[in-house]
Amino acid sequence: MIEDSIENNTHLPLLQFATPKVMAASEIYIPEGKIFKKIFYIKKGILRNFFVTKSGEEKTIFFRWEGQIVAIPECIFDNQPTRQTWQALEDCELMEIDFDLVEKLSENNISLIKTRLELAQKMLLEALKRVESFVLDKPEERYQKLIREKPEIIKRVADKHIASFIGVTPVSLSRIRKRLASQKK
Amino acid sequence: MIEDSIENNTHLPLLQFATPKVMAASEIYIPEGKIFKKIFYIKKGILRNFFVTKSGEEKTIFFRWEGQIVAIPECIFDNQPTRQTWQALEDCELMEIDFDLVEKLSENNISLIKTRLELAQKMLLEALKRVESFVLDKPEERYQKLIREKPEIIKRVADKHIASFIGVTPVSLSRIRKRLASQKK
DNA sequence: TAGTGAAATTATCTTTTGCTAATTTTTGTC
DNA sequence: GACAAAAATTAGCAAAAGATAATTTCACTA
Repeated sequence: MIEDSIENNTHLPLLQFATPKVMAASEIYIPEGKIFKKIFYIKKGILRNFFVTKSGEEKTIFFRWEGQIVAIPECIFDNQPTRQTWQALEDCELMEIDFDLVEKLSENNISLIKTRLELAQKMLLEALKRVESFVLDKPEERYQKLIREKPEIIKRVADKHIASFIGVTPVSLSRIRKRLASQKK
Repeated sequence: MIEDSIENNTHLPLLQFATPKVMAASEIYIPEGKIFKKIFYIKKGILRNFFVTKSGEEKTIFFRWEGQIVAIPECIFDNQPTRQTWQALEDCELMEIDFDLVEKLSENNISLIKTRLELAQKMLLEALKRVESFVLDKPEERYQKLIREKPEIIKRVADKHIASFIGVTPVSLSRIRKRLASQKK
């Protein structure tokens, strides 16, 4: 666990140090500018993180859902304030773990470090796949892949968030959907 | 070191187990389909990795240059054959290290695992920044950021490779360059 | 230095996206 | 179930990107 997220069960021993946290849908969990030195496990619900552009638009970068571990990389790795906002998209149940504690426990616990390494690697693979898709695929293909690979998740999330996730405007995603629907006929 | 790349000097002890490898510009280093279970340190030169699309186009995903450690994530993490090709863009000097050896040395060496974790984290930050830029910026802005942040590197690489790195065609990059040049006047 | 092949630019045309605003649909709440 | 607010769709137009091909520039080598 720890790096940023990704399903993984080998971290469960850490949960004994966790504090439960409940959030209602649409609540802001972590505001921009905070140095958030906790990691959290999502027991239930979906969250998104987004940037606010100069013109005030919210651009969603990631979704995280039940079973995943999340950390804010810039806070955890670099002790920097986050430039992103985290928001619950559904009622959520989280388990928070203080990251300084994780660091301390990792000090001489090789299996914990290995678990962290594994998670970092998984997250890296995920991020690289995403980069790949931006280079290789058109927005339309990215949307189709998303439908294919994460159907349950995208059903639970508003299209406008999906749109920025694949790098287009909501209007453009709507046109993509229309094109795809007409092609099927 | 180990996960995929990124400048880092704490790995240097591992270099005692490394084998030198020299390559001429344009040589293919790692062909698609290979399970490449080595990591390598770049002493000199630049390499790129690319995918070949169904229509035969080469799409460059990454550049790696002197001072960086590289590994093929799908080979190292998942023991899968790589879908990418690695090619030297300049005459290169590499130092190769067998990954099974790294695994063995890591077994009970907490500082080596920590080094691997650090590198994985750095690479993750890099990949996430890239994702961010695809979501937040237009191709033109990605190109400008690249010029700003990696001027020495992009001077050494052909524009057509830069183009796919930022997610556009070479023709489109050429138009972007023209637009930017005319705006400066 | 002349010649060759690759890379970059330009041109033309089509497709897609962005932007803005209007309209329709959906969602949530009283 | 009615109403209000948000989300999604649609429309119209401008800007940017893709595809293809022709032309110019650049780089390497004989």
